[in-house]
Amino acid sequence: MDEKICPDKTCPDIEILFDLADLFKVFGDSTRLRIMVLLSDAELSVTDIAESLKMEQSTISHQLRVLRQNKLVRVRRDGKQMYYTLDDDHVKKIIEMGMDHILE
Amino acid sequence: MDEKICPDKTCPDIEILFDLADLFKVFGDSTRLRIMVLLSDAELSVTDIAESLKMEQSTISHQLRVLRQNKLVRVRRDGKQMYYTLDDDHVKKIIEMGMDHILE
DNA sequence: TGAATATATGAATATCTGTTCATTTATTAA
DNA sequence: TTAATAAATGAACAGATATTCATATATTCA
Repeated sequence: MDEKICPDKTCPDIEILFDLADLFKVFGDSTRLRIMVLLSDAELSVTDIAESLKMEQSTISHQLRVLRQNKLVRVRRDGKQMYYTLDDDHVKKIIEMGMDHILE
Repeated sequence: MDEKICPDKTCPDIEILFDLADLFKVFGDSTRLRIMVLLSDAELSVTDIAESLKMEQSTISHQLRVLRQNKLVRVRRDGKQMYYTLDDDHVKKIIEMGMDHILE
């Protein structure tokens, strides 16, 4: 796997680029982005997030599944609740990079 | 504009997050991503890109418009040809960050 | 000017995606 | 076990989006 990476880190390998597009797709939805930002400084339950964003529990749950599948969040069960957190620091950094571009 | 940025740079301001989602949406398509990677180390014409990716000129042109509108590429006319380059280093960095996440 | 080439654009379409509603699964506490 | 609460899931629908085809615009050169 390591030998596929180009020296300049912008490897044009087509399969990786498909995966990369899939990753960015996850960041390309405001609901998911808002969830990630919320989780960037707090561990929250599904209900917490839904109330905070004033959206349906089902919507949040569906989107958390997407985030989970892409390893962007981690879950921990505590009784009836599931507590979510960001998975790693890449997430924050990707968001910061995007923010930098937008704010010129 | 500057006062909207949070100290930790993951500002939860909802309007900015919509813009941010729009930006990531642009990265979330493999064709656009492949174009950006191609342009990361060369200035290329529309035809160059279309041939390199083995896709229709029209497809590339449509996607270049999206990249232009989001200030991710710059254009220069030379005779009948339009030569495209990446607009700034943020683009490369965003791609690198995503790559880092994928490659764990 | 007219032909040839490069790029851009508009309409149409097929596919994808986010949300909602209804329901199910899982856990706790009575 | 049963009722109550939290979260996940599936189907359906509406809206968004990438590609294609056909055409228009722009530039060069004869």
